[in-house]
Amino acid sequence: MALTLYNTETRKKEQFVPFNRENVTMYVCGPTVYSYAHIGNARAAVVFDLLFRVLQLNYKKITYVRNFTDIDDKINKAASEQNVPISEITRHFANIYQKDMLSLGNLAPTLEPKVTEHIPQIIKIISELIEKGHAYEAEGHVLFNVPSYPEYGSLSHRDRDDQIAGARVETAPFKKDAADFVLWKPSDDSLPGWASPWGRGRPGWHIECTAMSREHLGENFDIHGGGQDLIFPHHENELAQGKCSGNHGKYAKYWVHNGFVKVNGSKMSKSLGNVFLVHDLLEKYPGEVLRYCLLSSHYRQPLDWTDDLTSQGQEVLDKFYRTYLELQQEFDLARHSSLDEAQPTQEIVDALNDDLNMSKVFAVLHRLIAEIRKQEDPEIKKSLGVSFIASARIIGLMNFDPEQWFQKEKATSIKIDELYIENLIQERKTARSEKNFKRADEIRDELKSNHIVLEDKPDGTTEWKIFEQ
RNA sequence: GGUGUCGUAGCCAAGUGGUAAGGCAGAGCUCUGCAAAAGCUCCAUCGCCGGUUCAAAUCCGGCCGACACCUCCA
Repeated sequence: MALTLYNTETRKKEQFVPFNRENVTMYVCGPTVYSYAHIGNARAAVVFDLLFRVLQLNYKKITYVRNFTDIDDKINKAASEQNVPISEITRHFANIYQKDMLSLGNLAPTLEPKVTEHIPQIIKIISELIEKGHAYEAEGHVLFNVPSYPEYGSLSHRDRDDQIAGARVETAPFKKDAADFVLWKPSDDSLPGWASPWGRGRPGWHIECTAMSREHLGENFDIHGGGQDLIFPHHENELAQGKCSGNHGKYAKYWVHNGFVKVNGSKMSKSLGNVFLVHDLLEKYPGEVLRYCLLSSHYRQPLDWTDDLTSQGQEVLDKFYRTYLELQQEFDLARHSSLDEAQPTQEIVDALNDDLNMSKVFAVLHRLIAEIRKQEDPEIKKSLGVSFIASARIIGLMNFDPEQWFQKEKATSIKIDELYIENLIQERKTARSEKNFKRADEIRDELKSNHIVLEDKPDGTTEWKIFEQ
C-alpha cells in the first residue's frame, strides 16, 4: 500500500507523491527555545519523527529539517530578565530540547537550523517581496501586504471578510491593511538586532521558516508539518511569503498538522497551571512510555493527557518488554544479527502508510505477541519474535535491552535498599523450601508494604519490582 | 460573530454503507503453596431526533454537548 497523508490544504487524504523520489523533503516547525518543552511540543516532535521513519520505509533518502527559533520577543524578555545574552538562553534550552526529544525515542532530524544563522536569507526574501510589490516599509517595519496576494487564506480556509467581524484585532496605525503582518521590525539598542536596508532590526515571526526551508530544501518541498495551531496565521503567512517571493510553485506540497494535547479535558495553559514538561515527566516515566502515550491516538485527534493514559502506557510497554525478555532468554537474539536486518511486517507497514494508523499498528503488535506465545515451533517463534521487535522498533519503541528495561523501572522513584530486599528474598526462599509458607507470606507482605512486589519465575528465581501506590 | 475538529463500552481507541478491530482496567476458569506471568471465556449497537437506503456508527438534515483557531502557542 502506498503512503497516504491527510493534507490540510485540500482537506483530503491524498496519495503521497514526492517532487523527487531520490530526496524526499520535510520541514517541521520546531520550538522557540526560551524554556522547557512541554508534552504538547513533544507530541509534534514524536508525530513527525514517526512520519520521518515511515518515509524512510518508502524512500531511500529523506531530508528532514526541524528548526530552532532562537530570536523572538519571548526570548528577549527572558534574556533581559536574567540579564544575559539571548544566545545563552537559546543554547541552554535547545540543548535540553534535543536531550528530551532523544529520550522520547526520536531520531535526530537531518538538519536543525537556527534563525539567527539565516538573517541574510531572511533579508533577501524580504527585499524580493518589496520589489515585487508584496511588502512595504513603514516606520522601520516591513510588512507583508495581504491584499497583494489574492489566494491568501487558501491553506486555513478562511475568508478575510468573515474574520474581521468578531476578531479582536489591534491594528497598528502604519498598516495598510488590518491583516498585514510584520516581516521585519526595528530593534532599539536594548534589543538584539541586525543591520538591514531598513535599519537595525530583527525578523518577524513567520519569515524565518520561509527562509530556512528555502535554504535547506529549496523553493518547493514535499511536507510541511507542525501543530494545528500553526495553520493560522503562521503557516498561512509563511505560504504567502513563499509563493510571493522567488520563483513560484506550490511551496509545500503536503501540509500535515498534529492535534493538541489536552490535560484532563481542558487546554494546557500556564494560567491553569496544568502544563506538563517533558523534563519532569521523564523523572517519572521512561521516555518510551511517554512516546507510547503520544502515539496511542491518531495524530490528528486531540489527545487527553491523564493518569489513566500513562498507567496504561506503562502496562503495555511492560507487556511488550516481557515478550522481548522471553524471546531474548530463549533465542539470545542480541547475539545474532537477525534483529538488525529484520523488517517490520507488511501489515504494520501498510497501517503506517495509511495516514499513520497507529491503532491498527498496536492491534497488530498485540496479535503478534499472542501468536508468539502460542507458537511451539522454535523456528517460527523466533521469526515471529524478530518481526515483532522490528515492528515495534520502527515506531521508536523497544530500544532498550529488556533486562535493562525492567532494571530501570526498579531504579525510579522510591529509595530502595537492594541488599535488604535480596536478604529477605533469600530468607523467603529458605522458608519456602522448608514449606514454611507462613513466613514466606510475611516476607511478601512486608515488602509489599514497602512498595516492593515479588515475582517467582518458572526457573525458581525470584524477581522484585516496585509498584506505585 | 467567522472557521474547523470531534462525540464508539469504566478508560484509551480503530472502523466511514453490509449487521461493532485492538488495548488497559474488571469478572470467571486453568496453571501456581500464595502472588505474578501466561492461556481460555465474558464485558458496547456507536450523543439525541428525523430522513435516504434492501441495508447506516458510517450518507443527508436538525438538535445537544465538548474542544480548537481567528491574539503568543506544538
